[in-house]
Amino acid sequence: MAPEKRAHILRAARELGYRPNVMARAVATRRSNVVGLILFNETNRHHPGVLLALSQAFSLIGVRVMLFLLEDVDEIGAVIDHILSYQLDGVIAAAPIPQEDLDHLAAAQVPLLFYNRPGEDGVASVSCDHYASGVLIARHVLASGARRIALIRSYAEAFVGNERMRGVEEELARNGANVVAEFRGDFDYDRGVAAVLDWAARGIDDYEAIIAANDMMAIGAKDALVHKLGKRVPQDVAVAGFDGVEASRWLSHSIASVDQPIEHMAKAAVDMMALRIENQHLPAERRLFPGRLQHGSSVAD
Amino acid sequence: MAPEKRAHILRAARELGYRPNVMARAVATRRSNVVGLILFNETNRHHPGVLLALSQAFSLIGVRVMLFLLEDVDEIGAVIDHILSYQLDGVIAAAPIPQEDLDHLAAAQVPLLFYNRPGEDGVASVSCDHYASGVLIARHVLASGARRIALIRSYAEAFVGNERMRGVEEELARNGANVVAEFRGDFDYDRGVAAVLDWAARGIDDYEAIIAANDMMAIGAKDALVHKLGKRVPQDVAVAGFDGVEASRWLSHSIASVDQPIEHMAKAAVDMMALRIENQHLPAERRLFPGRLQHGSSVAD
DNA sequence: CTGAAAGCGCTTACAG
DNA sequence: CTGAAAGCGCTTACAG
Repeated sequence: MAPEKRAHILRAARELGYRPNVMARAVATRRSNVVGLILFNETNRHHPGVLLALSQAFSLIGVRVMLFLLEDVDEIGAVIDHILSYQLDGVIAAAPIPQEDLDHLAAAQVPLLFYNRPGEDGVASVSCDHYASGVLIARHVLASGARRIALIRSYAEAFVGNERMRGVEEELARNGANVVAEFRGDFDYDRGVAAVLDWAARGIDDYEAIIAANDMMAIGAKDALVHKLGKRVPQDVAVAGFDGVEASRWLSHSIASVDQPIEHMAKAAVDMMALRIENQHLPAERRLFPGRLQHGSSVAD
Repeated sequence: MAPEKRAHILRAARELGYRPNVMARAVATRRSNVVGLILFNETNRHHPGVLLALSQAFSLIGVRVMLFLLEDVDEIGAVIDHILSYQLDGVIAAAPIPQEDLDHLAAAQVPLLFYNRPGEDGVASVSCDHYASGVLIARHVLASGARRIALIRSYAEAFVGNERMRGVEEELARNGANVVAEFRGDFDYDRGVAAVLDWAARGIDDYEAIIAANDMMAIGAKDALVHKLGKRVPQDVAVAGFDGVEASRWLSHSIASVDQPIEHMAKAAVDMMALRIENQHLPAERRLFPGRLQHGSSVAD
């Protein structure tokens, strides 16, 4: 049938309520036009923009997103099983995938792309350069004059948090600054508060700046400093975080931070995925995007 | 084949990398085990818990969620088209659906459930009782002694915001309190700030309390009061909002608010949807959940 | 260009 | 209980 004739008929049929069955098309063509997105719930809470940017960018090329929201790492196996069963065209994972499941995906020829997890070997990825962001914020804090630094880390398995803190620590060391206190958090506000209270309880009060693995903990720390210890920020203690979340730009919480270029990253992820769906054998390229320093009154300029 | 034998074989096959093709099953059984979720991006930003609660509750009954994230109302038609094409088992809409599209869904026998939109006629829904929540917060503010009230509304089409404010206004009127200032916001922090600055610019400064259509605007208003006008909250002005967002419980922002019982609502939505997928002809029941008052230092107890 | 057949990977009656 | 056939709604190669 001539293309325009076909289009005309489809349009007419559509008026009458007919829609071609995409599922049937999917089994016929072995192409579902759906990709899976594996995301920790925590990631979505702290970066709601990621889901939006990805789903919009995919939507532009006619691809839908099936969302797999994880509470815990141990759900990943089951999720991969689902993905394999749904014959999705590809998977974007903002979570670690066990080797066994990587093998399953590879065997099923499902292209995989890591988001903010550049470390995994042999798998394509798009990420923010978290190490460089750590260096950036450390330099900014050092420029304000602080030399005695307290760190609020994320938990040990958090790749992004670890990279950020590795960048921070190495830059501090290169400049002869000292880490005088440390605390392990979980990216939540409460743990930022807990860090400051913990140090206070242990008599540690000689830090000139706090660098937290993300903004939420930085804000918690700042709130504890101000509202619990009666300190001034940044005069007594400077505070810095990562992500440039909305609250870090409020009148009440101007936090120095490093922002991720989420839209560019999402665009890159969608482009890469689209290419990989067409051609399974592309090299495992890794695209790294620099973070952007966001000034804030929590660190003196 | 005997069930246990079948299970055994499937397990063995699975080891070798075989997974039954769910899409093929979907076309054969005309049941995809996927429901569509139509959500405004704004809703997800302000209530990330909704997406999580729904996707988890569905996951427990083996149903996956295909997410349709909207930036704008005018995308709904296209989204409904997609949903019809994917032969989804049902749709949960936290957005208004034009009558025409309601008809299309009905013609295709796709069960529909509104989330936080109880008003639509003839369609099942689960919602928080926003009107009652408005009454609740108004009563709380009145109890603190305030009688001259300023309101920060949402935009005119926002159902939830309108219901909240309707409850607020009627309860204020019943108690002889006056609305001395109004501002139309959009649920964002910035508009809360803008409201207070706008009133100040126009010389309006005799309000004793601000009630905003959500917490973000309430926090913005409070920040503007404190950081721009040098007022004290709640001594000079009380501030209240809705949703009980995380930031409303920070040390820096203890905001009186009314919380939605999201987990219960999600559970109810999933139950209702599951029943309606089995039986198309259930009555258009509407389930209403009461909000919960959250105290905060922004309104004196 | 057109139309009928075969095939995608499953399920579901139905005959044996 | 078992196995082969028909069917779900599409696409794709193939004969006319």
